[in-house]
Amino acid sequence: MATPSPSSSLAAKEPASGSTTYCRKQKSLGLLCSKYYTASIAWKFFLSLYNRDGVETVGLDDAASRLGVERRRIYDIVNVLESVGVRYLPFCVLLRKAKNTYYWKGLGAIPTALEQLKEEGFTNNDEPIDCKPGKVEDDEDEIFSNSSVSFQGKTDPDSTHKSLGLFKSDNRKEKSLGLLTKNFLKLFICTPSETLSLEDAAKILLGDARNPSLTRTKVRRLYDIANVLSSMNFIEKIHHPETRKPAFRWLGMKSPSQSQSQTDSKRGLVQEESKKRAFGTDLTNTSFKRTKLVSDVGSDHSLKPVHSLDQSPDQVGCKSPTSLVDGERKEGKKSHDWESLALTHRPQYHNEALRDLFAHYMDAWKSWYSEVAEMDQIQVI
DNA sequence: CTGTCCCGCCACCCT
DNA sequence: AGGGTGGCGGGACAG
Repeated sequence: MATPSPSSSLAAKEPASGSTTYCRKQKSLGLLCSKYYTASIAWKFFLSLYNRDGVETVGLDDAASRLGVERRRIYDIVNVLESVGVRYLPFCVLLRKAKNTYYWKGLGAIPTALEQLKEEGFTNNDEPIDCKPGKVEDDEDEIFSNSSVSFQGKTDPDSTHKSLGLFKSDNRKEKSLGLLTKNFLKLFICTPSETLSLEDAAKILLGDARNPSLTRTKVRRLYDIANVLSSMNFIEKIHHPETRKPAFRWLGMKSPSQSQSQTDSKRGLVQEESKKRAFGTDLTNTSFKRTKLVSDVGSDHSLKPVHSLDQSPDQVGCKSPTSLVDGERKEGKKSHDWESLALTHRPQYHNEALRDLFAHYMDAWKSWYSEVAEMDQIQVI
């Protein structure tokens, strides 16, 4: 498999030196920066590392060390990716091979998997398309309801929960991030509502809209999932024009150029420009309190970007990878000259690790973009 | 105050 | 029994 160069690997996160009790203020700037590369974006580097020709397996320890995140975070990524798709051949993205090891099957199975999920949602029939060879899970045993009542635009969480035949969540296994991902996808695929707030989604998925504590926990998990799905272009963050409440809108497997061409203004939807802890922005916009706290202790200037600490990347014409790619996507430019784009907009990080990181991020996007474009062509045919 | 999500404890599961 | 998995919720931080 393609092996990233050592310099491209993120430094493995280390515990606070000489301290048994956790204290963020004692973290070095370097450690703090690496912290920002955790769960919400780790999957992107995961893709950049593994979504390549010739990659057949994924080792959890290997992934954790290369991404510079804890093993625990890799489980989250794996669980979501494993469920975006069907956990048996050939409709899977990731398939457990053995302890610590997964088969990497690629993103090509996603359209089929979504179709099947849609079918399940409408028929409440979770019988897999093909559950014979390679089947490793028994999801069909976990069907919450076999009611044949199809979704009819209900907004009541309980009835929506039942009508979609969502997987029940009674025991540990059934509360998995994977099943939650599937059910979350179902909500978008099988209901008329194009947008959905995570709180509403949590209530529906819980089937119990009256427990604030459970809902809050479920919302936390949905954030984990939504981060992955939105970055994969399945959904996008928006704000409701009236309530300003955050929500997510389903994009499906649209190509980058298609995803934004829809009439946002007609719908009155306000697309969210993610500013929080986003790759590139958080790293370079070091005006955050967290960073200031640390820089007070003793800043490592080699990690600073060229621009002012109090300026966001965009303010100084230094687009984050996210805003760069999103911007191009919004303009519907399908034929990217990635190399020139990268040269033109590349942030001028002083820190070599950050440059490498950016390069990896661009690679991941190239790969993902071309894959989506290919699938589009296939669908057109 | 709400929204977001980092973080790691620890229960459960599998070998 | 011991290590791998991953549910879970406290709490930090941004807006």
